[in-house]
Amino acid sequence: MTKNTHRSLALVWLRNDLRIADNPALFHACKSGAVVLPVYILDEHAPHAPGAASRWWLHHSLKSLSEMLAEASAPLILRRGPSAETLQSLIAETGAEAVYWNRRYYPAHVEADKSLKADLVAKGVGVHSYNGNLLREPWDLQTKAGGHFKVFTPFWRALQKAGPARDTPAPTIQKFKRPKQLPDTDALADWRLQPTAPNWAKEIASVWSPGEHGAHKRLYDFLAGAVDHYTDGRDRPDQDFTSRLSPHLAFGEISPLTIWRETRQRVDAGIISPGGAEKFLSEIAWREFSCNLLFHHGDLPDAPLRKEFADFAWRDDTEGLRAWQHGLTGYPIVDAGMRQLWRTGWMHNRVRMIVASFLIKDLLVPWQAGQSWFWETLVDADLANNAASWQWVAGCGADASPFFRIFNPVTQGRKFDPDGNYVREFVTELAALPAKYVHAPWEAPERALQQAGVSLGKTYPMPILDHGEARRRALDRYAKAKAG
DNA sequence: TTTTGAGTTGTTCGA
DNA sequence: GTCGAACAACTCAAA
Repeated sequence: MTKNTHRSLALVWLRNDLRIADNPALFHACKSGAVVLPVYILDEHAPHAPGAASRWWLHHSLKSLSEMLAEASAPLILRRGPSAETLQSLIAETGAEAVYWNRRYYPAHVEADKSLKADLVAKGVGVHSYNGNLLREPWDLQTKAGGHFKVFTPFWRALQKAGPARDTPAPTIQKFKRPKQLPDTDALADWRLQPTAPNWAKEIASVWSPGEHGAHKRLYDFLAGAVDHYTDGRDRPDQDFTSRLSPHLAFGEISPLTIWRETRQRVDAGIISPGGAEKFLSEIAWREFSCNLLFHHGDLPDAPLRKEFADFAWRDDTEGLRAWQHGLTGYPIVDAGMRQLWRTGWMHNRVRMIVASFLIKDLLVPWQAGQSWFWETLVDADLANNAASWQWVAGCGADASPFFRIFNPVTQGRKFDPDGNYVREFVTELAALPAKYVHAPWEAPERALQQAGVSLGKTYPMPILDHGEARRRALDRYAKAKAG
């Protein structure tokens, strides 16, 4: 193609920031006066490329983004291949004079972006990067001693005190200057991000609306009601008091600054109560905290932060892992969670802790195996959150739950799903069982089981292990690990 | 430098 | 049924 000679051309390299609103890279590229060309590059062979559920989401998010850009008369160029090389060749093709992006924080990404920037600058291409994805970047908040925070509460206090790095969101561009000639773009369908045979994403599609509009609707709906019940309600998987913004945040369809401001504005206006709102924002801060940890510990997804766990005697239990993955452990709350994940691409936070505790401490399977499964099946899979959270449950992370804190799946079920409705929704075999027995069907009298059409070991598994014994075994191994 | 207080989300046991 | 202690000390952050 011929180069855009009249006006300089700027590429905006979109990554985990698939939005138009409050997108500093996109805004500043437009503001520079250049003709702007947004581009997304799918690098399927990069480490930590999106898992299956994320690929489904990505498809719809890109579709939504390209429609929104089209409304503002901007294209979205899609390319597939190794990120840096693909971007470089697009620059060569188009004669772009500048590239804009929002920064990433995983050390491998930081390095990649840094070396790409050096290459481009050496060729005379301008590179402009921004903070679009965090309230405060990892180097922005420090302890008084100058280090990074390793405990959440002081981090959260520092973040509250400092506030977001930017006062106002980047303005949304309503009308783009369209390049006279466009470079080739892949067809989204050719990327085959969606499952076909079988199409396992039907239920996922029925509960989620990927894209910027869906993200804002989630936020507004949440702030219009559930947020006032968030402090306690967030622990109830049978109810709907969480924001469900996680996948939207993972793909950058909404910025944390937007969430922060919209929430705070409603508190200041007296529309919502400060209690639930602060608790909600503290969860947004956990996302930042995890991102900080990953920035400072590039091996967070691979190796335990606390070194006494390096030689922990994990079990190699293929069968146990399989039962866990498929929701066939015989512990209803665990199975419900794993099936919710499989069916909807998401799991309630309380249940994530329960299933993770079960895999790590009852089955003694390494936390990395759980991390991998979540990476593949979660629509909100995020490298930092996933790694930090699995390490947190395992007791080997920063500010982690102590290892001896081992969730009892029956106690947790009865406490947080008191009527058993969450279990019944996802473990349909137990749908007719009374609340009294639904979290521990093996305790039910034979008559009750018969009436509910449950035959343990046939229609629903017997527990694959005894929690009491498993707990003692875990504590014993932990004691040995510590003794070194 | 040393001291001090604090640290997301639990469970079990025995008095 | 309820309550405190044990689980395990350790690391972090600030004064």
